[in-house]
Amino acid sequence: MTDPALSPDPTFHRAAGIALWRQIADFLRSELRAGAWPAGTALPTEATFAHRFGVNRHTVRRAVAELVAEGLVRSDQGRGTFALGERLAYPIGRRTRFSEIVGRQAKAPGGRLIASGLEPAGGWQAEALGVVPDTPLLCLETLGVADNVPVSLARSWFVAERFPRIVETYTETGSITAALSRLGVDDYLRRWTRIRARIAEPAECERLDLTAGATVLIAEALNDDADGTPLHVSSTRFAADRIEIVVNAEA
Amino acid sequence: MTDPALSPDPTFHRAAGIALWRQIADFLRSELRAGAWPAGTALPTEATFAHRFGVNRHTVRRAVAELVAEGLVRSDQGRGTFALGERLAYPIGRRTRFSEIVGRQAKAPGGRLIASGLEPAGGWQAEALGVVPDTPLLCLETLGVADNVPVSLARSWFVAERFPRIVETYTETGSITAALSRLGVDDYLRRWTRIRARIAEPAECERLDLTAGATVLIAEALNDDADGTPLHVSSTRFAADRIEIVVNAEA
DNA sequence: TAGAATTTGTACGTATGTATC
DNA sequence: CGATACATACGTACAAATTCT
Repeated sequence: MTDPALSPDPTFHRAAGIALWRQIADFLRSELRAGAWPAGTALPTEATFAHRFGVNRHTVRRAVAELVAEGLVRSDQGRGTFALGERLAYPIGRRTRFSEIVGRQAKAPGGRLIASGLEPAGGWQAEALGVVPDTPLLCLETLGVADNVPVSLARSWFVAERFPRIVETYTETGSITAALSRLGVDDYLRRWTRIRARIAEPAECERLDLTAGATVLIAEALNDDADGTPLHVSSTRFAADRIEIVVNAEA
Repeated sequence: MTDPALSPDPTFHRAAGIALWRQIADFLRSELRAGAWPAGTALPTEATFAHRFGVNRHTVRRAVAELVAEGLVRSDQGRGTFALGERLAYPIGRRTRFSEIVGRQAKAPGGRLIASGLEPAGGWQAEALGVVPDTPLLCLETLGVADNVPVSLARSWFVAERFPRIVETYTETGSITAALSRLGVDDYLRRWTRIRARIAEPAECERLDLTAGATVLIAEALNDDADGTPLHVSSTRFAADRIEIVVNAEA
């Protein structure tokens, strides 16, 4: 029943205007960095911490929520709270393709179609694709998986008139690159990528198997063909505690 | 005293296994997107929402915390909760420089030295700079400001032996580019950038004027000179609700 | 300028729900 | 099925920051 914390249990008081939960979060963060709980191992329970630190369980919960949000730990209802490890690299360049990317670091990368549909181009999609607003677009929502862990949730939009069979072709091939290739597009390049970050919405948490409060990196991108004609736009949400985006200079 | 919500107050019940606070967050998110509260305007108080929705104030707080984390609103103790607006673009390319960047969209960009010191190269800094671990590095911590709003908090590391006077020169010029230029480096290029995201730590919240629970985008980068010799590495934290990173392809 | 009112932040307590072991 | 552990939701009280009087 001894636990692997490196330091003796400290006591916390509301001193110097620092909230108790912050002091506790700071303490746990430094313990995690010092290796008190290696990746994958379980931290003591909330109740245990509450007792050892002499605070209410809610105060511990607030501190743990902070660490979840920082991507250091993950909480699973009914199981416990677990330390997380390093992130996978997701390189972005002119020739970014999901399948080739994660494939070098993880086994069994793959895409799964979650939903698809026809929707009118709105706002930035129309502008990026160079079509008038409300032009019919085919939208594919796909889940990227590496080593059986979901890492990305992407929405891709194509001009329906140009790629009327993109959904069926994606379903058959399981890859945007392969689908486009079969539809006569041998090569495409990424024109630009916009990267944002925010906390995951509930629907994203479910798909990406994230706990509430986790962060998503959002990459919106425009891809065009060799002639510079816009091909498709996409908005990909990554689990920020599993992925980092890498931008390499290309000579 | 009428408020500008577009929809009538809904009532929430713990149905279909969806937590009350999630339903409330979903509702407020859609109202925000529909323009119920334009950027800069105040939302009704927590107590008001609690009364109107027929729930406890803490339940409203949990929902609002979610929106804060998503970068949609910001809460200020003693003042209220305010809707946020669009993000500034921060382009990344071979020739990324802070001063030129924000300058095109916002007035009065500038850098301020917050701290500096000598520290041994550790881990990724040593690897990136191509020096042995524990090589003495000079570290500058700087705050990037646009329109009097802090947008970035950067740490830059230089090999101390090569740039012994980088701190003084930065203090005089207020810019890394200008300081390097005065030290004989006319040009430098960005070799790579790694982008992560997580919730801001307390110290970052204070510097970047963020509320607890806000998200930071973290860009770690290596810059080298025309010969390909590593010049300096940096780790920049951006307020994710004020900035988006843009990666443009360069022909 | 002092103080009251307002509004968000912290911390506690209690009870119950839900998922896992 | 029971025990464990995290999740939700209520209540209460006070602290801290801001704004109004």
